[in-house]
Amino acid sequence: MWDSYFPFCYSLVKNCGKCNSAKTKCGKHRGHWSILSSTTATLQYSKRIAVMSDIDSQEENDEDWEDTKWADPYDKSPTKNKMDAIRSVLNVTRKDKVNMQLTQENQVEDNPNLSESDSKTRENSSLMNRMRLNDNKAGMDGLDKEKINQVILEASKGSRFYENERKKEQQMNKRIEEQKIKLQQITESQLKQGIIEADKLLEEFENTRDLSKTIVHIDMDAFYAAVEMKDNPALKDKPMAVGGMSMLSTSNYHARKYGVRAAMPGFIGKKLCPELIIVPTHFDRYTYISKQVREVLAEYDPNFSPMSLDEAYLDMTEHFEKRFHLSEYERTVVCRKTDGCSKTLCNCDLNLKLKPLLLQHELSKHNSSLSNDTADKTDHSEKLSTTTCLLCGRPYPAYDLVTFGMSPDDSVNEMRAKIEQKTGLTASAGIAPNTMLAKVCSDKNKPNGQYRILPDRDTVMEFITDLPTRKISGIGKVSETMLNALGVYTCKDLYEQRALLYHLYSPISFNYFMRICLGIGSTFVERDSERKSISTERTFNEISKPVELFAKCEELSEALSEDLKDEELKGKTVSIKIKTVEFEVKTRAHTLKDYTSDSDLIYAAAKELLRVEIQAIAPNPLRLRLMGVRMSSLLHQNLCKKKQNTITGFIKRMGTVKQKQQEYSDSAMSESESESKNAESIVYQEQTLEKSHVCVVTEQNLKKSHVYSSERVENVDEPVKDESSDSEQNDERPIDFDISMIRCTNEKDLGQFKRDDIPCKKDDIKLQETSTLIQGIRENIANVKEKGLKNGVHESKDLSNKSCDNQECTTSTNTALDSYVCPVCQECIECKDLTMFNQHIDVCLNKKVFCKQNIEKREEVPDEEKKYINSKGLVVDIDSDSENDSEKPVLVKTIKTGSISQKTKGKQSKKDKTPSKGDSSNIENKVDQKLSGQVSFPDCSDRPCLPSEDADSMLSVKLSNSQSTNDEMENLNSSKYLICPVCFMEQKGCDLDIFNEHVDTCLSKDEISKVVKIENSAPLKPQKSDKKIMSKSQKRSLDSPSGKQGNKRQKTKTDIRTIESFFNT
DNA sequence: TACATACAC
DNA sequence: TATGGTGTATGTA
Ligand SMILES: Nc1ccn([C@H]2C[C@H](O)[C@@H](COP(=O)(O)OP(=O)(O)OP(=O)(O)O)O2)c(=O)n1
Ligand SMILES: [Mg+2]
Ligand SMILES: [Mg+2]
Repeated sequence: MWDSYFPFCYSLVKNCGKCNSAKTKCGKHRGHWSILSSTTATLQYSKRIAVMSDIDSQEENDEDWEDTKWADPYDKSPTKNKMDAIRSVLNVTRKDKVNMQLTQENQVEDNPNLSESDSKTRENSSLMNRMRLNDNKAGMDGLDKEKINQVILEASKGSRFYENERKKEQQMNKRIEEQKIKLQQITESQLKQGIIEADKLLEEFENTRDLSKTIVHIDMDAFYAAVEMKDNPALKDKPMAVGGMSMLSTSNYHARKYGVRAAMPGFIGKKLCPELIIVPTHFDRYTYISKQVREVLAEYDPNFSPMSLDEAYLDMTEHFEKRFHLSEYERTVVCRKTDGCSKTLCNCDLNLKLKPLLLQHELSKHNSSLSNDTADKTDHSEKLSTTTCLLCGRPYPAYDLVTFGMSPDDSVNEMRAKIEQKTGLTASAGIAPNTMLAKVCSDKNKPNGQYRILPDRDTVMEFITDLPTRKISGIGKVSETMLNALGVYTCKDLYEQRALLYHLYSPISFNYFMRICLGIGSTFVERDSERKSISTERTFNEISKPVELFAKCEELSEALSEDLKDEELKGKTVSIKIKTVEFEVKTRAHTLKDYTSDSDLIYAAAKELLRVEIQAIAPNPLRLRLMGVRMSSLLHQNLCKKKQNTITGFIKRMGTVKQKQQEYSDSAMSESESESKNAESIVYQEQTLEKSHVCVVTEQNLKKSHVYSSERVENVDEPVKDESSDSEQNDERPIDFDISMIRCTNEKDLGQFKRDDIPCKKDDIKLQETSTLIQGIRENIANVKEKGLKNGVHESKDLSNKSCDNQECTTSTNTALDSYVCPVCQECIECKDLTMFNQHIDVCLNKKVFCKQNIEKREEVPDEEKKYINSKGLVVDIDSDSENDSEKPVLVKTIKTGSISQKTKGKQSKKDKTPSKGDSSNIENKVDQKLSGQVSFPDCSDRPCLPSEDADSMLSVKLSNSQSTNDEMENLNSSKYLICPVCFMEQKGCDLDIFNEHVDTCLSKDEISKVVKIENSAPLKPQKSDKKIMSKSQKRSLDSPSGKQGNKRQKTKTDIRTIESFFNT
């Protein structure tokens, strides 16, 4: 039959192409690239199709096929028979496309002079593929690519960089050739088997498809560039980029029209666009703005997962459920009528400063009218100015009140509006049932747009079908090219060529592709796992003298050592990276006997590695343009310590945890900066609980009380960058603030918060006449009055705080009042004297006590509501907070943290640049929403979990979520208890000694059992409810090609080491 | 464990 | 004149 199609074809290969093993698929070499002779490529591809046809015609005899054939996911009609399904694979157009491509590539190979070109050679410039403009970026459609590539070519031709790129291009071409050979060697029966295996896997994926989550990916538009434009509005209408003449970090959308983009050298950008303005980076600014953005994100998903300074994933499923209960007030955003900063008007965050006042204003009017006290009413209005900012003293700008609806689109629009109001920058978002799709969506309507894929299988499939594979995160230029060589351009093609992919790629990659073509991705947003390596590298003008090379090496080793110490890490494997002036990169590694962070030891290892390299090419000099030093096989010392201590660490962590809850749930706390967290968390150790809140407040207040000045913009909320020494200038200064300051003991102290010195205008609140906001506010007030602080209101953060404040203060406003800004809730409070103001502060502080209310109380609520309450029960992963864990005394740690801004330039600079992993705002609460707020395990749906590891790393504390319970916490002190982080049993009373003893006992048990398990090499255990059945060893299902299995395995390893060292030390 | 490669931002 | 820095994952040996 085969011969009847292609009588001239080679006989089918029956053995493994790699090792010639008799097996058609030797296992070891599955997924290996092998060489395909170009002259047979076209033929071979036709053969593959013939093979498919062969299957087609053989179907009657193929029982296996009959049994395992899974309905074509791209088949709209479920009753369509399998023959049609197979025919759909034989896409004629695609076949032609492939043949064409292979033909062209043959020509390329046949003609060495064309070796740097590919199939598009004759239409495009002769610039090699890997150097062509990468227009897979928003804002780069409709460009004259040909012209741009010509410019790139002319700017690059002949350079060392260019020559090295050519070398790499050739290597890639070789890989493609190898792939073709492998393709040729695939036999008829292998293909059949491939389809069967693929369909099995696809069916499993399909069965576990989860459309129940709403995942949002949010990404700032032209982030660095946008920050620079905000800081210097003169750049706004000009093409600009951030970086230098050597390299650009990003460009604004204006510049993208010229082809100027991230990762392009500045001098090429200039050639593409002579008017291009290139501004240097200000990482401290990006970090600062990033934190502001994250504060908004946390309102929607406190457990969001930042991927870099400018983007994050959120699971908004829960928010959408809660949103139904939100009042109009809570769904309203105060939006400036004009964008940009003003010299004369208030630039504060109106939603933080003004919006609560609007409500309070309404509330006080309501109070007054109820009491028929018109005098009071007038008086009150005077104090509650909604025209002048109490913080900066400037008039508020004109604003609109925009109320958002209930739908996911509305919510995300609201979130983006809040970001824009808070930062002055726009973001784009994707809304989809999983992270993979959400990521694609966020790019679709960029900039300043959003796109949603409804959680419906057909919608998902329709979206994915014609989507170019390159759009999927994880498929880059090389993968795209390799897939193109197989005729795979779109996600649908991944399905159609699944039999080939099965044979040509590793199980991991194949699995990844199959998930993509089904539109399936991860439905979990996970916190970052522990870092696995840390490094520092630098590009410099050529160095070739050994002395200088060693000096550079020592410098880098010292810097790395500093970084390791800063993060309380030690490591065992030292690697160096060198890049020659020819751009050739090498890495060399050496594993030490012991973990270290010692600069001398690191240098000794690095130096030796370098020495060998120098010697290897002697007598020629080793001419380098870059050197780097890396440490891996890390030991996380803080984790280790955590196990050694018990109660102090525990209490401390609870403090940290609680603080984070506050930070993310209390909008009034939202301006705190993550650098401060370390200091905060440590202070808890030796403070009473109340005092630890004072500490939080203090730091918070410090941020607020800073008045930064700028020549370019005026905004009291934000630090201003220091042009001269960006990296040394740190935003976070207020570390050494005196805690006692928060307690206002006299008028002088109070001056910081007291705001009656600011002239308050008469009541002329600027609510839009037609706005329904007033009604919303009134409804809320009614709720407060009638139902106490219960239904409908209790989910409101701002409102509930407000309600509390009012109870404390505004109900006794008959006498002359002064306005103060509460350092805890950040609200403007009217009090007749300091005692009252202090009372208010006390109440606010008490709201944040970390002991939770009795759980029984909650379980009385009806099921419907219980679900909601359960979802609010917060499970905190102490492990994730471990970076704050330290044995050091408070003072030491505080000073250490506080000295960050004085650290070496290199160090600070790196910290700024480190996007996500080193960012302390990543160290957030781990909330598992699936487990009714009890014990949380990490997302193991895709990954096996060691039971012992769970118990080890998931010391969890059950706490109330302050977001949901601020107002329920009024009487907290009456019934509090502690929950053992090990056994999770309630321990009545708050006697820390008793509790300490209990935890000690539990910890001992835990450690012993862990050791036993490790020694037994406990098998990996899949997560209970969400386990996925996968064929072969393909237990991966996250969005990256990898899933996280490797990650997990690593983590287990790390933990074992940690435990070992626990016993060693 | 060592090294190279791909990828993201 | 001039093509970055940090980190992760994977495949292979
Ligand atoms: N190769 C790169 C890519 C990005 N970045 C930095 C600068 C970007 O501003 C920031 C965010 O990256 P994005 O990919 O999100 O790009 P932008 O935000 O600049 O543009 P947009 O998201 O609008 O496409 O990361 C970088 O330094 N180097
Ligand atoms: Mg972006
Ligand atoms: Mg981004």
